[in-house]
Amino acid sequence: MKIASWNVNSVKARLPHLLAFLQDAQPDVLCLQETKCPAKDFPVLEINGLGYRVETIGQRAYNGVALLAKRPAEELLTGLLGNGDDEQARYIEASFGGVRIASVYLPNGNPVGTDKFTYKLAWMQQLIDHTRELLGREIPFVLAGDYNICPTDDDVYDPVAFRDDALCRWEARSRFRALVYLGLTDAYRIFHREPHRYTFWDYQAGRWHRDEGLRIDHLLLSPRATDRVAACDIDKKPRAKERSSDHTPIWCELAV
DNA sequence: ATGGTAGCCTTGCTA
Repeated sequence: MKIASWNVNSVKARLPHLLAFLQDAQPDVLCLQETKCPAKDFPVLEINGLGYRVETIGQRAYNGVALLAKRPAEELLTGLLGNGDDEQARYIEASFGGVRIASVYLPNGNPVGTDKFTYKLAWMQQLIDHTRELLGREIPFVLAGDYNICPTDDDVYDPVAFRDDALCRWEARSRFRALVYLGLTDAYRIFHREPHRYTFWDYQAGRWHRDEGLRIDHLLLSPRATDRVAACDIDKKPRAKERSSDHTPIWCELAV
């Protein structure tokens, strides 16, 4: 079972690239973030045409998450509060053939020292609380998405410049570790130990061409998913295209 | 050298 995650930075602007990725990579489930699109406006027909169903929550201009899958979603959950009442569209979760999969869009949190950073930390605490409940079910699950966290300095092209950025601040890293230390595994780091491997490159200042990026998109696996993971990698091809997202997909393969 | 780009459908905000 192949599970991929991609912050597309507008599903409408990225539709051709999204359709190409589905056709080329053939994930069983694709988790999207930053769709920037209300559910009623989501380009469902084009995606259905490739054999994928869509579950999504969205809002105009900002945020938005989706699950695209070849099989029907079961036991759909929208929002971390469990009733779809979150003020921002950042979390959607469902089961696919016995594996529970979430698309996570964690708040960016910049600038530090504002209510945006406070909101990020509070949101992370909600994710920790929810993950504790999921772990109690003892099922395989994958929390996939844009965490807006560089876990260590190895995940940043310029750790000094980013030391006080919300993506690297110790308060955010500390809560990310608290999440992982509940018993999750960073799938990418099972298979790749080398530093300076990225999933995001800023549009500005030639960051992509200089390979100056950040590793902020992560697949966090439950113990029973970790037992089954056979591969994980970052697919840099979509980021190299014209009019690309500033993020590129990350994927993993779970043995069925 | 305190810049630069992209998306939204704004007159700036978010990233």
